[in-house]
Amino acid sequence: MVATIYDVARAAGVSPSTVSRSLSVPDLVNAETRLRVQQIAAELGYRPNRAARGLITGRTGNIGLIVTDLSNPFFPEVVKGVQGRARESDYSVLLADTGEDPTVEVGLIRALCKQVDGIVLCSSRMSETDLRGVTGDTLTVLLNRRVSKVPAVTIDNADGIRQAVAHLQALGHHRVGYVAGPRTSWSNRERLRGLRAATTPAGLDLVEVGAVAPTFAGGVAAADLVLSAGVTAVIAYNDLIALGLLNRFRAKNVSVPGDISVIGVDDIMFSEMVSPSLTTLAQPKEQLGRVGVDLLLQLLQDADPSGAARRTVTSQLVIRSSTGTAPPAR
Amino acid sequence: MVATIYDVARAAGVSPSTVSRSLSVPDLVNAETRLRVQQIAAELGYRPNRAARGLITGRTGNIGLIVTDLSNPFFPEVVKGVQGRARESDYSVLLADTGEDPTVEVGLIRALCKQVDGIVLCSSRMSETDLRGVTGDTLTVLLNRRVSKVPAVTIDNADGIRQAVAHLQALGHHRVGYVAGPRTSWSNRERLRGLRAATTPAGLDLVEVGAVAPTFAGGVAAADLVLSAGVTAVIAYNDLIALGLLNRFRAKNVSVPGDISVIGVDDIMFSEMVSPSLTTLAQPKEQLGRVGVDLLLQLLQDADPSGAARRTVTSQLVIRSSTGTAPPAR
DNA sequence: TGGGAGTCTGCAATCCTTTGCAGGAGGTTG
DNA sequence: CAACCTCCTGCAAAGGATTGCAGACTCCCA
Repeated sequence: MVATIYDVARAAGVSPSTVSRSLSVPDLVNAETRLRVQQIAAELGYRPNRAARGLITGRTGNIGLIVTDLSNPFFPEVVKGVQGRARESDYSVLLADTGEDPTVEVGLIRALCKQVDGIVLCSSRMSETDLRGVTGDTLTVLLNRRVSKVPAVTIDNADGIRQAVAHLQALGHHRVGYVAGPRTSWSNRERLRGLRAATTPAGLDLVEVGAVAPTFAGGVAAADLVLSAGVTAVIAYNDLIALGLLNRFRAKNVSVPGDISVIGVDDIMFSEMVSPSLTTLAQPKEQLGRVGVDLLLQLLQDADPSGAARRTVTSQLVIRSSTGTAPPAR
Repeated sequence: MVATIYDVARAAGVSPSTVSRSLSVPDLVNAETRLRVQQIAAELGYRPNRAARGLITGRTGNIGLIVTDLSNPFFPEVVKGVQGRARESDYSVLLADTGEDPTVEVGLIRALCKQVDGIVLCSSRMSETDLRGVTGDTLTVLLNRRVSKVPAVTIDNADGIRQAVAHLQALGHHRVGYVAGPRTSWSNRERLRGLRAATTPAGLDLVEVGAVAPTFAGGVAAADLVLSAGVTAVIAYNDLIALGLLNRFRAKNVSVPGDISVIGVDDIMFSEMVSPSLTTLAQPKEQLGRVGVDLLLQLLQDADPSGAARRTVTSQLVIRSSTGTAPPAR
């Protein structure tokens, strides 16, 4: 059997309380005693039983992480960030994947919330009502989404989009397309908003191309729509879609960036592996996860932060080979 | 406060024991009583406290999942499988990523083992000694690795490699290269072994190209070595490396498959997105995860299975555009 | 010398479930 | 009618850690 606090107590000739205190509130016990206890605990390989501790403290030492789709290379990076930061503070991460389905998302949260101290919810696709329901129950930090009164860390979409549009404008483009992602995605709405804010004053035309799945196949499907929209540049909701566009353009012998420039969002690993390599708005994926946990842990300490806490991280345009000067008007 | 078993008991006019039994061993209680209890429990939104239950049963309801590197698209798929199967049986998944470092792997396992009922260890890079140390402590299922006396699910590498070699042979190749992955990888050793077993009797020459990191950069780095090895076809440890090769070949104007054929292993999403699309040995990634959990759960039931349990899943060659007939000898 | 402050330590209750054991009710059998 | 069995339910004891409270001891000062 594994060593308990009683075993350590017996071996050290003290009471269990003293052992407990030596390990979790060291200041309260005499230095000499504490040292002896700690050493014996180490010798016996004592590790506190989390269940027992959790029973009394009400803390589990776990945080829940819910992502929409692990197959999208964006999310594993966020997971890494979350996981790394959590471990630094001795928290464990319970991971769940919703497969882009808001219904399972609700179910997963319900299932998870009893076993965690808080939840990090990444790119949630839930309705605001549902969201508010669960955030009332359990301390939740939103990633890539903003809802009033709920703690969140978001990426400065407006600023990123501005960089992208400025780049295109500098290259002489006048009419740019936007391939929209899921309507339920907050980021999608924000990017669209940023796009309008950036194009209108600059006198650029903006053409929105119907919502598609945020996947490679979605991009392939959107490619022909983009071509028929008569744009010289296109910004995709994410890199996966952009990669789909690139693939289909090549198949149709549409030159990139000769005939059309393409910009993605995320900067997933593969964006620099394809050819032409993809110009993209790099999102600080791992940082997003880290900051999310940071915020969560902080909120876990200060009982109530008197209102929602907010963090913002910034993205940066990475210019590669999929963007170039606008083709001369025919 | 959240409802406990006592609240339900009081509301239903029975003892806590009856409530507990109504929910977890329904057969032991009168149908009528059971129904009433269950209904009231539902009304009160009662959810058993896992910590309390775990304290007495010794079970946590969690399983630990340790992967080497989430950034490699192979692993998220495995994670999905594990996660999906676990949830079906009402288990949660604690995820950790080692970053290909055996040292942190040991640490993570130590940290995790107290909080889980069992561990799924995917593509472990630990030494056999270390491995044996941890598997003694905690029920562990290995994925992509085999060590005597330890439950494991593996992919039939020999068979897969045979398919790949047969394909190359049919295309007229006589001298094939193998870009090796991490020396600490069991899969790497197995693939090399399978390669020797498949090439020798067929009279093919096999050239091993030094071990590289199982990443895109690793592949880029290996490309020139491959070219200088004078082979007409190359099999890479995994798709990431193969993609690296492809990238570097293109940069050097080496035609694929005109000058050299390339085969990867894994069939990650991007293998069909590049051009030429990659011929690859498709691994049943998600299934690997599912079967791993299956096995773990089963072992968790039957106290001791009187020896190590084994499962094998099979891979299949997917032929795309990166392989073709061997170039005529010069 | 007495009293107060300060420092440690131990007792015992508590967190919430599960489960072995025993007992009550009702029915069956010899 | 007694003995016994079955079926269901409740009592009470874990399980391992944390923590409020109180006691013991030392030390200092008046």
